[in-house]
Amino acid sequence: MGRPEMSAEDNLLRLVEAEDGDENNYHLQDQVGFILRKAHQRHVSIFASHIGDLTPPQFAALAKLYDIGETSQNQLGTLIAMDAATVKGVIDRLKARGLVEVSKHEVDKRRLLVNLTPEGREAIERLIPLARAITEETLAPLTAKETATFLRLLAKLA
Amino acid sequence: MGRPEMSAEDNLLRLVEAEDGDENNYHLQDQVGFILRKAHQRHVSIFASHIGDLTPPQFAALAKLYDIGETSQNQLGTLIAMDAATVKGVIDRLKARGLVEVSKHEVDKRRLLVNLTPEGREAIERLIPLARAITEETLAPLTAKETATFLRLLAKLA
DNA sequence: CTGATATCATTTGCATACGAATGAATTTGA
DNA sequence: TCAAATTCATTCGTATGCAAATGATATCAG
Repeated sequence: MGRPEMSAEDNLLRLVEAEDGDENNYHLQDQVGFILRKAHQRHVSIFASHIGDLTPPQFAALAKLYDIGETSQNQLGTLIAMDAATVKGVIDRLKARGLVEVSKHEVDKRRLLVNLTPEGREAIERLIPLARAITEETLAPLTAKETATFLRLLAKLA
Repeated sequence: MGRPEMSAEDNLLRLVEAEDGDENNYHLQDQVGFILRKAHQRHVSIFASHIGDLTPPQFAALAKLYDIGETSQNQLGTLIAMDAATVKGVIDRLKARGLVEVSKHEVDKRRLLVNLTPEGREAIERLIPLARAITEETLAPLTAKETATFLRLLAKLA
């Protein structure tokens, strides 16, 4: 019995049984984008379980203002990786809660300066220890060595 | 700067602590959550540059349906990591474009079955090669060895 | 000096993403 | 068996996230 070519059944069997190589099948769950999205989801969930009254983007805005002090809304957006439309919404909500205040730039009238209020400063100082715990819990599945490797490689992709 | 002014004592404290790895300063840009968010943003941007008429979640839904065939909306959501409210919106939009069709489960009347249309099947078969290119471009900053390490560690976090 | 360009902020529209509440249908368990 | 619990889907509200268009202001080039 010769085997001049693979039958349709053989092809099906090969696809079903293949465990490595398997270059003809597309597995969503192995794609970096899909896993990245899930890892991000998990982190946001951990964040919410520790800090329920602030979102990660809101926290990022407060933390950066605490770090660098007053800056323009646009510059803040650049520093925390948000486009102009997104950062406006985040600042509007922080402003409504009295955690930041805005003022017009005296010289360049296009700019909107943003800064922490005393309440905002108090909030971020209180939350930073929780943020450390969030980072720790997010990275808990990795050993210390794996964490260092992971952060190094992740930074290369970001 | 965290404070409007800094005393000599504060500066001394900072210098002493700096020798110990600066553990009292919180740097947003070093936090895993922030970098994860940026890496995800970059991936979505790469995705959009290759596949302009479909979002990553929409692609995920089509790819999973192509992989497993007809399933319930809820089960599909579980497989592609979307809650019920989110998956409904995604399926509604794919349905409006004729890429999927829905039907009622004959036995369990709560379930909404979702399946690819011929157009949907054609679309996902056409797009999968592009998705491979997206994955490749996303991982381009890493060597092959780094990619393997990164995906292994990322999967542990997801 | 002035027209072209660039920057900053806002607005609109669309698409995730998720908590919470609701209703319909099914399954469980005493 | 039948009331309680669970599951599936939908809806509502809130919050990113980004593209595109717009208006105000600032900068640049000739």
